[in-house]
Amino acid sequence: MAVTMYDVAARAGVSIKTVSNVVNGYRHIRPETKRRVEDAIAELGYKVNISARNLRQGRTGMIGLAVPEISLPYFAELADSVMRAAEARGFVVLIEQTGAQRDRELQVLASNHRRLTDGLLFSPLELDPEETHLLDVDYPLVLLGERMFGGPVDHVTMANVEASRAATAHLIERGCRRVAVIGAHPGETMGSAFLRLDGYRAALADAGLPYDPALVADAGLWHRSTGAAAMARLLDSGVEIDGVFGMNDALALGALHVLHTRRVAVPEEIAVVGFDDIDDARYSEPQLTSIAPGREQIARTAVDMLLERIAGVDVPPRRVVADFELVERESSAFGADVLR
Amino acid sequence: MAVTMYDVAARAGVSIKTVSNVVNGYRHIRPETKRRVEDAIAELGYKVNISARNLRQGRTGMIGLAVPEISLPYFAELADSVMRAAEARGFVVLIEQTGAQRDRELQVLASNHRRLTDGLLFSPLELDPEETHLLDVDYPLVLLGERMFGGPVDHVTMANVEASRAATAHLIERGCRRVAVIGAHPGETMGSAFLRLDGYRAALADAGLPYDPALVADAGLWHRSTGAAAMARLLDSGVEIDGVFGMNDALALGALHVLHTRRVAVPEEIAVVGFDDIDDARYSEPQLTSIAPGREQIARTAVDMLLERIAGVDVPPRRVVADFELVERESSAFGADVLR
DNA sequence: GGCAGTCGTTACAACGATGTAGAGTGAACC
DNA sequence: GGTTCACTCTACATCGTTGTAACGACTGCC
Repeated sequence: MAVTMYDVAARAGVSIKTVSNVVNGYRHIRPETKRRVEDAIAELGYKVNISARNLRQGRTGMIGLAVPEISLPYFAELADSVMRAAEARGFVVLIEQTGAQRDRELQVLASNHRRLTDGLLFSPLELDPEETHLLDVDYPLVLLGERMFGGPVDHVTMANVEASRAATAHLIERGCRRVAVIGAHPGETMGSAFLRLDGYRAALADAGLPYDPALVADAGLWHRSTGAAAMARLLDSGVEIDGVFGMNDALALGALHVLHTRRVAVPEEIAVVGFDDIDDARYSEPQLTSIAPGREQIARTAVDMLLERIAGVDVPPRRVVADFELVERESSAFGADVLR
Repeated sequence: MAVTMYDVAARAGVSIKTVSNVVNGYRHIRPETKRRVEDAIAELGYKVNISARNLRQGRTGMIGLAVPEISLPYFAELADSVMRAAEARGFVVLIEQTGAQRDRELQVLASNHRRLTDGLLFSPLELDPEETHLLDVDYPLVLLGERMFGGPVDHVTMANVEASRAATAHLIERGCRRVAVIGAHPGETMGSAFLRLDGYRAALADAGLPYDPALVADAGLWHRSTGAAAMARLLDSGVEIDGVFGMNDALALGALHVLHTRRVAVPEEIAVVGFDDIDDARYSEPQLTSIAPGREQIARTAVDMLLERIAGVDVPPRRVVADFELVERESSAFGADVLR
């Protein structure tokens, strides 16, 4: 059937180990021998059997990336960054979706695919922050995102609290006094929702503004639709609002949609800030001010950490917080410079 | 190091082949034996070594999916659908990005990863329609998208011409007489851009309307930004326009953005229709009328075809055209029902 | 000229699973 | 009562590669 090293070796008149050596770039080979082997490889169209190599080496050259949903823009862009970073280091990425379902997250951790990958980048949404024992696995693991940061594993995270604080402070500096926030997960004491709410409250406190629960809108899934629904609820409640902090861009874009529909001027009547700086933020109407959470840096750092673990580096669990940046656009601009 | 079948066999007091039989659900095993093996597996935490199984069986249980860019919404949603379809059939998907670069597309076809997957779903953008010989590969291959449909392989495609015709006809029915189209690739004689332009022209002809090249806007990459730029060019050109057909939703959404900025009423002054029905189409302002191209059906069909090829089905190349649907929303509605 | 060290190559075992062939039971059949 | 058959299990070879050990040839050095 398929061409193997034996075929190449026979054709080139050398041993299979020499073929292997050529394929793997072993130094000490006579140029003449190398040429003969390479010719034979080309003539026969030989390709290394990766399964055999994997078995022999005990590695697969693949890493897993488990995210809630690949079609959520943030995770699509994260996956993109991770794939590029991994590829640059000679690794392939196997993407898995958890659908933000607890049982699927558990499955991902224990699945057979773990024997197929050398390690896992895992962005959990539903696992309980206290279940850190679940993360005590026998393969290299690096966490992404905000949950369970007390766990026994490496963790790459964004500066949720600080960035939310900066986003909220930005609105306050622009003159907002009644800043609503969309995306809260009531009852949680960890995770992005909790942390971003924390940053929001900190900014209010910094400015000496009161915290008003009526300005906090829940949203389980962080989609445009839930953001739109939350914004509608806020408006219908009659509470006074002059600024909105969306815990992610999808929520904020959903909110923008409702504000537009209801003929509320943005940013004049209500200014809006999002979080994630997805590509769409540049193309909304008005363009959305957002927090760029350092996605490239997160991807690179996480891949590097994972590959270090795979290589056997044995140091205590590390935690990296990526740099963020507030990207100011129209949705929070004030005055004559609002529209070009 | 890792637990192998030998360890399990020793513990259960059976041969490794019996362990293998239990793991693989072989029928003729005494319940007592089966229990002992399963207990041993549980106690030792044994997991099958997939690399070894792959080597022995000559299959990997993985299929490749090569798309231009995972962060383009259409492809993110397609990847989602493909992963679900594959998973339901016991396969894992390995995603690769070509970045819509010709050399990367060639690479994907010849890459070592092909020995890692049992087959490939390939959505080419840049390969020349005449280079069908490039697709004469020695592994199962199913094409997605519109290019190279004369090739020697299975192909799953959307009804580009018919759907574009329907989209354009929809605008004409709504009263448009000067329908612009955004996304053309001048010089091409195949591919989505060519086909969708074809459908556009067919609809004009059906309605007895003239084809005016001044209404055709080129856009290499189908992004929001290029759609916005093309719309701006159309408006600046001074040509009369009362309808816009965006060859995909990103282009149409970019166009909407510009129309909004320029204070052009949609749909009253210019009606807009997109193509792909991505999630965002529901959340734009106004909501975007679009063509739903049958993504789920495409994913399911393509995966099924590929798995058939992998299983060895030997029939002539097949071509499947998915069903489409026009989803009417605000951007092409007329009259009092425009806004809720 | 002898010794050490490098170079180029080879033979062989090993990675961990599964396919094949067949051995040993016991039940069913004529 | 012997033959057949189904059942249960085992021994062994095998998938295609790479790591290890080792061998002969050559170089450089004293």
